[in-house]
Amino acid sequence: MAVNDVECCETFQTHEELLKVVSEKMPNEDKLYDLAELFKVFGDSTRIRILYVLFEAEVCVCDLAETLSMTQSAISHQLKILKQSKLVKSRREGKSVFYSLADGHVRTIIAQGREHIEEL
Amino acid sequence: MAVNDVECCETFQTHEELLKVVSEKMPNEDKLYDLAELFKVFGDSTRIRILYVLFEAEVCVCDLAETLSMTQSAISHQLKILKQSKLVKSRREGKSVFYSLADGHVRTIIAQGREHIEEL
DNA sequence: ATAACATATGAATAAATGTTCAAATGTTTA
DNA sequence: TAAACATTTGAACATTTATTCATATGTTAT
Repeated sequence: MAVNDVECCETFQTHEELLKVVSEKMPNEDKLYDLAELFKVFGDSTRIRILYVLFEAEVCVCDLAETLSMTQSAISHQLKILKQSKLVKSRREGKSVFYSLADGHVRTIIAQGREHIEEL
Repeated sequence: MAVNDVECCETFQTHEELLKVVSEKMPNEDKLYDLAELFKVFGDSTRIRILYVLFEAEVCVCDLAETLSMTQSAISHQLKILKQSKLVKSRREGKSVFYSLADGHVRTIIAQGREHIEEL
């Protein structure tokens, strides 16, 4: 049994190799945190509904509020989160602010999620 | 101004059309909830780290605990969540329980997430 | 400048979530 | 059967989070 091996589950397996491969491919702590933060953004049905609206059109905050039957404040708070994670972008036009999707990953990620839950 | 149009942002736009298209393409409430629940699972760095280990090998609970330097109870709780959402599957072999990825969506979804955060 | 509209923000509250600890369950070996 | 090992589970605690309410900021028209 090699020096770095660890007793575990009585299997006395060589963990050296696993630990090495995992530590090579595992993103660093900051990146893992960012990744989790990104998926947290998708982990709320209000934000997903907002994204589904933006799949169809560029809309202003009060249109979103009306379409989703929620207060303008609640929508605005969620849009801020979506914007911080670069999933949506905004553009001011007079008194209104129009929001739209920032890039294509949004569609891909949600599509993969749907595929997964529909396969069950 | 058509009957169903709504005053919003003083734009007096035809919301009929948007509402119609959105309601056609928006998943129903249950599916939206499931979708959000799925992404919530990805929204925790401990679970993402578990998935990264499972990218490399089928491992037992105490291997995971050791590799990630966490208690086996914490790992077990998270594995339960991953299993409930069908992202991982398990197999008992003697006293140990081995976990592995359940399907390919896990890799795709995480890959898309990484692409997104690395593009910024 | 003032009023009206659209959006953003901060504080507060209620609900959800991850980890720890202790104890229970399931499996193998003596 | 009893003891040892691997995993699961439930309750408790601290932290995070989504919405609401009130208010502030920014823009346009009078």
